[in-house]
Amino acid sequence: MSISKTYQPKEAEDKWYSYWLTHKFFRSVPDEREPYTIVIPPPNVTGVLHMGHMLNNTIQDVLIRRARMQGKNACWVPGTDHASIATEAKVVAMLKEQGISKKDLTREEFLKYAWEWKEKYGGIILDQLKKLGASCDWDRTRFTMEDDLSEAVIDTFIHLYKKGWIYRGVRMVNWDPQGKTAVSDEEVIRKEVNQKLYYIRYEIAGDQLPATSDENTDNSQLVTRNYLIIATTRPETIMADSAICINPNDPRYTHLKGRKAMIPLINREIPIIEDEYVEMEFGTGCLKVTPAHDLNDYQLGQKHHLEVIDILNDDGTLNEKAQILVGEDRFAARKKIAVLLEEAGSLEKVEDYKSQIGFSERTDAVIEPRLSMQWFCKMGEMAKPALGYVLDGEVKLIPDKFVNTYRHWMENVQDWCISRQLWWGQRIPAWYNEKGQWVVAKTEAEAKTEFEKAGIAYQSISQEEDVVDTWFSSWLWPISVFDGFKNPDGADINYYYPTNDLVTAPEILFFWVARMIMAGHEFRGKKPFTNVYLTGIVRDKLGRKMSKSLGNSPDPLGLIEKYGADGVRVGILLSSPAGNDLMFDESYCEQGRNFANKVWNAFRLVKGWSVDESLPFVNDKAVNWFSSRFSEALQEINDNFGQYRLSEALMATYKLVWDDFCAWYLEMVKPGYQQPIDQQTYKATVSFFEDILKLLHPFMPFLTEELWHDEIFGTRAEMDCCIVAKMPVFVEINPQVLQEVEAIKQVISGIRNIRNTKQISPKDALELNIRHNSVVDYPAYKEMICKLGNISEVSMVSEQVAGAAGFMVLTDEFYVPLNENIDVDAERERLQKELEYLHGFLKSVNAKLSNERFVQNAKPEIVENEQRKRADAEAKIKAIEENLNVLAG
RNA sequence: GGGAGCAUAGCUCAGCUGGUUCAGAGCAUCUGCCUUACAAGCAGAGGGUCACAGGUUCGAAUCCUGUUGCUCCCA
Repeated sequence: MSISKTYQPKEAEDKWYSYWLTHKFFRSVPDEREPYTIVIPPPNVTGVLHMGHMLNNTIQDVLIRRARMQGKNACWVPGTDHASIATEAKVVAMLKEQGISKKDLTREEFLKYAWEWKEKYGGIILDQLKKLGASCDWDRTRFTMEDDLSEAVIDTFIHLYKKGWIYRGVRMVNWDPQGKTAVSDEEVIRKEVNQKLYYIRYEIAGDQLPATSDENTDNSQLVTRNYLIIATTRPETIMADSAICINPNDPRYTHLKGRKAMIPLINREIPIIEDEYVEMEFGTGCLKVTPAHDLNDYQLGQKHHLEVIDILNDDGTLNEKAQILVGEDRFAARKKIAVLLEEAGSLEKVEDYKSQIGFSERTDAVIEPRLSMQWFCKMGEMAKPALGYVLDGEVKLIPDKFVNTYRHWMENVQDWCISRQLWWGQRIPAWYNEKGQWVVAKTEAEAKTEFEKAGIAYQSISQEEDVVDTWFSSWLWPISVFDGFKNPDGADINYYYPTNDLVTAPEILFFWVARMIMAGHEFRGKKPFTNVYLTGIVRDKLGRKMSKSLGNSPDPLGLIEKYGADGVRVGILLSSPAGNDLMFDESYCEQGRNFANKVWNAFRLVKGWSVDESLPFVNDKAVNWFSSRFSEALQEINDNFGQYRLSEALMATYKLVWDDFCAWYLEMVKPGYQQPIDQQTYKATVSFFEDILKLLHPFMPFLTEELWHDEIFGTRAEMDCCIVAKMPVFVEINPQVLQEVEAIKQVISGIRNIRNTKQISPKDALELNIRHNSVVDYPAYKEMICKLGNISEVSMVSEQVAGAAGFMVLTDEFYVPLNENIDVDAERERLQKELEYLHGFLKSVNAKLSNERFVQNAKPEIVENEQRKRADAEAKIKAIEENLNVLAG
């Protein structure tokens, strides 16, 4: 292997990814091993890799690689979803560029273009995942609109319809006038927007009101005799008004009760109704009621049996029912009607106003509440068991704070509007006769039979034009990717289902995760997965969500290019506790790259060693220590993984490698320049290194695989790869050696600190005197201390040493005699300070111990601990006082 | 308006059922070092009334109440 001074990721990444692929290491087929399964949250076929995907898929890859190395049959199923609205929009845009309008195409022609588009661009995001190192079983790649999965969707629809859980009805839906389709509540993004509040005069119809002397003179502006004023953000909808509503308790408007008002410009008469729903404080206290174009107004309209006047077309332009401004877009109409009202003298004033507006997640168009005939799926029955799985802990949400949110949603769940007015998607299996009567059936032939069974006459029948919501495919994903519908007792579904972990974003907890649990229960009688790991949102370091429009999202492939896939993986994981948003900054990737380089260089060091078999084994202490330390860290890492604390597992690994292995262990055993090393140390070190590569592999697959195949580990068989190496297992740790080396490390730090403060070069050897009171066997570590501290001579003493720089570790005293005279005053001051601190410390400990209630109430081990603290502090005080005496002497 | 959550070092975060593994980690900062594995580095150091105010307790970052500020979800 060529050993460059720094790690060069590019070559290793391409080389090993294709090696893994050709040797089928990602492939999983059912066998006798324990399965470990993850289904990918299928990215949208129109998508390109963004930072959220990077985070999400890095986590999945870490989990799946670790499971694989634990000997499980690890299966990560990749795929994409067909994203009906987004894809259809893309295809429409592409056709437009070619001068083709969707209107001029038949459904079949359009779908042909759509499939072509999918074949061409739909795989991009999956290829990008490969760059990240994702070890998906690519042979299992699925797509939500492929034949088998589509059939499952249709069968599901029919199944639920037969159960009475799917119905058709008029509802106020979220209409996307750009996509020309209904979207679900979950696909509406609310944003605060600056708007205008228009104050509009409506004449009161009929006789002039009696001229009374006003009791409410302060309100006289509003309670003018022959008109009332409403405040609205949507003046273009006044033509759709059905009523004016006032609060019956509003003293300002008692005179309006039972009267009628005239809509300005079109002079249509509408009733003035009363309802406590109207907030007296808001606007003028008079509310225009527009049932066709506002959800609340719709409900109010139902209550008061008001007329529904729909003045909008499906593209958001005004229709003939508006009478004026017909054909204008709703926003253009808003501007124009303001002018018309002004001219007519009906516009009282205009104010700035902020409010929440819904936008389509897919097209970013302003959502229009609209009444239409849609298909709905009842949620009540399915929500109950789905809630149970989570409350019982059978499905775990990580972090568990999401359980509350989940419960709240499931207890207040609304029926699911599943129809979409699109072509790209699974067409709803409903059939109509020429009278608009309908049946649900899989095929035309079956539909005819259904009609006949129902005794409904038909001449010709036609299928419903709408398709189902994409999520109506995705909720089946954990079952359908294993062909659980086509082959309910198949080997795959029986082996892999329920899956183990699902990694996804909290934003889709309800409309995807919850519904998968519903589907899992309904169709398999089992949960779809055990753990749901909810990642945070990737934000920039200013805390803003990463978005295309802000341009604050780094290009993930550019990052991989710059820092290496391993560096980026480490970078993104370092700061991503589950469920917390992560403030991403490139510097994390830099840290990741630096870490990769550290491992690389540690390897260069070991690789450069030559072995001399005649040398004695002198590093037994170091080897024993690291062996124990490794096991100790392993335990911690396993524990972190067990709790899905991936960033902490990574940090523990990072510190084990960088601090314990590189900074301490390698320095302990490293021979002098161009000196050989003894055989035993070498073997132990190479073996440690191999264990470290295994531990690192899930986080840094490429670097570790690259090093794994170096000749220092001996010759490897073709299939002997780090990706399938067995994870190290815990071995007995030796607490004594761990404790002693901890003390030795402090001694060495003490020596280095003296060098630093006294400006002594690391090259100048020093002497060390130890006056020892603790149980640490310092003489046994003489070699180690000399090597790491550049100490020429260690001697044990029984008295304080005058004229030396000193420090304490535990209760032991260390003296470094210096040639130059030490600054007695400074030294005394330092000791005085420490003494002061210790006295204060002792005082607080004594206060506790002399408190009867403490001794009585506290647990015995805590009291013991306090007693030990007292003994330690007393010993230290004694030593420092002796030292001060020596200084004085 | 309803619900949930957060506030600890300059930044990002750990601190489980109150008690030296209680004030921690990584990064950043500062001071020395090009010490032949690594300057993408080495050695050392300095940073915090644990948002604020009360309370419970022998003892509170940790439990309770209130205040302030922020975030998210739902309407």
